[in-house]
Amino acid sequence: MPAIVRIALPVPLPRLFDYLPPEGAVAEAGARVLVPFGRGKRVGIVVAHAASSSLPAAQLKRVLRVLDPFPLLHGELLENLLWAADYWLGAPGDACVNALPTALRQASPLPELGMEAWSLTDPGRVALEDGSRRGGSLALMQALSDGQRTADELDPYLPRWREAGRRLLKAGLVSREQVPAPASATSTESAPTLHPEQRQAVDAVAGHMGSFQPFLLHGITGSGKTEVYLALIEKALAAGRQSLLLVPEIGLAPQAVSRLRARLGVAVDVLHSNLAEGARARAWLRARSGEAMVILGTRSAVFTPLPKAGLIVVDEEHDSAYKQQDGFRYNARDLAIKRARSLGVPVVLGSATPSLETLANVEAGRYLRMSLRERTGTHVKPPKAELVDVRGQRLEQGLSNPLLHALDACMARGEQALIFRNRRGYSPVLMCHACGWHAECPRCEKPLALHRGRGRLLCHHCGLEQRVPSACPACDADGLKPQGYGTERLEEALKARYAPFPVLRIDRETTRRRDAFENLLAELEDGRPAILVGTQMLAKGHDLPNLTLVAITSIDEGLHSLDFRAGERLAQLIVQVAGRAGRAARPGRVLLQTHQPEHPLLQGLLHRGYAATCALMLDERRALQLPPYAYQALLRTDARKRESVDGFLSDAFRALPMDDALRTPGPMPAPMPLRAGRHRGQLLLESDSRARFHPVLRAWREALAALPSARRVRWSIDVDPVDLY
DNA sequence: AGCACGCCGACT
DNA sequence: GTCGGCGTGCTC
Repeated sequence: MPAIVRIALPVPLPRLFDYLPPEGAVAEAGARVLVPFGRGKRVGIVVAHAASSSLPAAQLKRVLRVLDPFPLLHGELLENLLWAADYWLGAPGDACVNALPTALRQASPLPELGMEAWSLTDPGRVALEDGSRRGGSLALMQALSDGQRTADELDPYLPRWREAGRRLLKAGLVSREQVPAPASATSTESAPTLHPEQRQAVDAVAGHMGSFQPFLLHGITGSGKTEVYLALIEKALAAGRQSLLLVPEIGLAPQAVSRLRARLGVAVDVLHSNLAEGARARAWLRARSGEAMVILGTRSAVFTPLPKAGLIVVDEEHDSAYKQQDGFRYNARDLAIKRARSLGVPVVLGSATPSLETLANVEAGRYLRMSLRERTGTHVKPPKAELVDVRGQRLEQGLSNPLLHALDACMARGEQALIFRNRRGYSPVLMCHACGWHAECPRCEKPLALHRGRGRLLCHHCGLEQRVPSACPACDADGLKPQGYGTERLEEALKARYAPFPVLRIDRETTRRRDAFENLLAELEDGRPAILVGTQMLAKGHDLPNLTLVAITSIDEGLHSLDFRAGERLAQLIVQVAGRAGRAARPGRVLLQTHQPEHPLLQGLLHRGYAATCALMLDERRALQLPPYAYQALLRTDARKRESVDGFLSDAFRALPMDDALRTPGPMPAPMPLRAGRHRGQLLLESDSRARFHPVLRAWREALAALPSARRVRWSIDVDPVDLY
């Protein structure tokens, strides 16, 4: 037994903690252990063994016990967690905590992996015959009368059976046991014939099964990327290998799961943060045991153990949801690639609008590109976007005449339309017509948005809520007027103009309940004429075959943002949105309202397409020494007092090591200098050399932690930030 | 991050 | 006279 075990603990400190090994047990690397920490106890992960500690022996405590019969985070996963903590300048303990489902972060025993099954006991049978029970109890007993039923089987038929179950269990009339989960389901759907491009893509990846190779699957919307994933997952299954499929958000998961389940004939395990904790832990452990063969999940599913890995797929790889924006700021797409390398499996990055990072990797020959240019199931070409020049035009509720005419025609044809507006609420500003006063958030110094339905003023930056004043608080006049148009106001205007056609609003407000999004869209599946109004939320997901008109009310915000990625994002939004229209046999139209129809980005996108526009943007990035041709890290900081932020940032600037590969514009205010009552500032670093950047950053972090001014602020370093906010 | 300790304002 | 505000320091 080694003298010292080194343990990662759930604290945001970039170091490990040394302990004496447990009495009479072996603490293997990757095992969960319970240790004394501070004045309490914590669950930690054994990371390494060492012969000695740099601490005096008297300060070392002993591991209390090893929690599991086998190490949960073993081998490749543990190694890559430590690599990730190092790369994104996180804490090893934070990384390990992120990897484990919350239910496994506590010192409780592992949950049972089987399925819960209920049956009637002999006394139960007697009681049923006596007819001594009524209501829910009777219903449950009847359901169990012809044999054992699993919880999954009972759920859909007896919505509130668990109450009865608890009662009857206590009375000894029913019993509960664990039965092994069925090894396989049967597929109910057969694979469609792949078209030649899909076939080629499948063959290309299949040729690399069993070895590391990243692929970009660049397929326009509707070109059948999912069929390629399915065919590849089938190949992995046939070889007895696991597949991990990452999707950017939970909203996309349900459709994907039902499709996978129908097709693959194996259990598909789902891992995302909205899942009940027990279920999440079970899915994770089934992957750990190699029982779960297909795992689908969002960002954090990149930490799934894959003892029999065969394939990793990252769908919509350009989506910034793969970057965690707080705490441990890892990027799931990049970690997926790192894991694929360690596991020796191919990794497929799919998108209709690949990120510039990925395109640069293709250009450099590191990733292989596969293209799907044809839409399946239709001969209609994807719609071309059209610019609507709104300069000098009279707008009605922010909508131009050409747009309204297109809407009229769309409704007249009995089809569906979708209008994007990236402003929630009724109006972004509430202003006094008499004196010019406008409602402002005291904690952010930004205008408050009017939400008329809720009768409140809302700050979209910090969530502050206020009553709507009846008269101007500054001049007492009766002239408060909403300025500008949010989704709520557009909905109202469109309802007035297009009644009785239904107008559905899709934004954070209308989709707050869990299934609201699904339910709203389900209303449109029959294809009856309707107008959808909403925010970015609408850019992806559902196919609405009768949707033939898509409009973005203003794309100008994306054209003059300070963020160097704004152009890339706008191009992605436009192409994704265009993909919503005309997915069936009818042709679609895409209208973009703008004050800058001559803008080179728009002209490039419309006339030469996404790939060519990206090539231009990449040239620009290269010329300006920006990512992906340079590397960035952002020191973010905030504090109650402005002086604390300024003081810390100038100390941090002075603490920068000398390195001629390092560039920085120096301390600057954050794009929102005040948010939720806290002053914010930042310091951006760039380097041309990844290899030289990291040692510098690590040393700098040490230096920052030692600064007295660091204790008066909250600070964090974001490696490869995806937005500079 | 938690969780202690420690030293200055508005309340029974 | 106290309860409690969050600044400061530590966790093997």
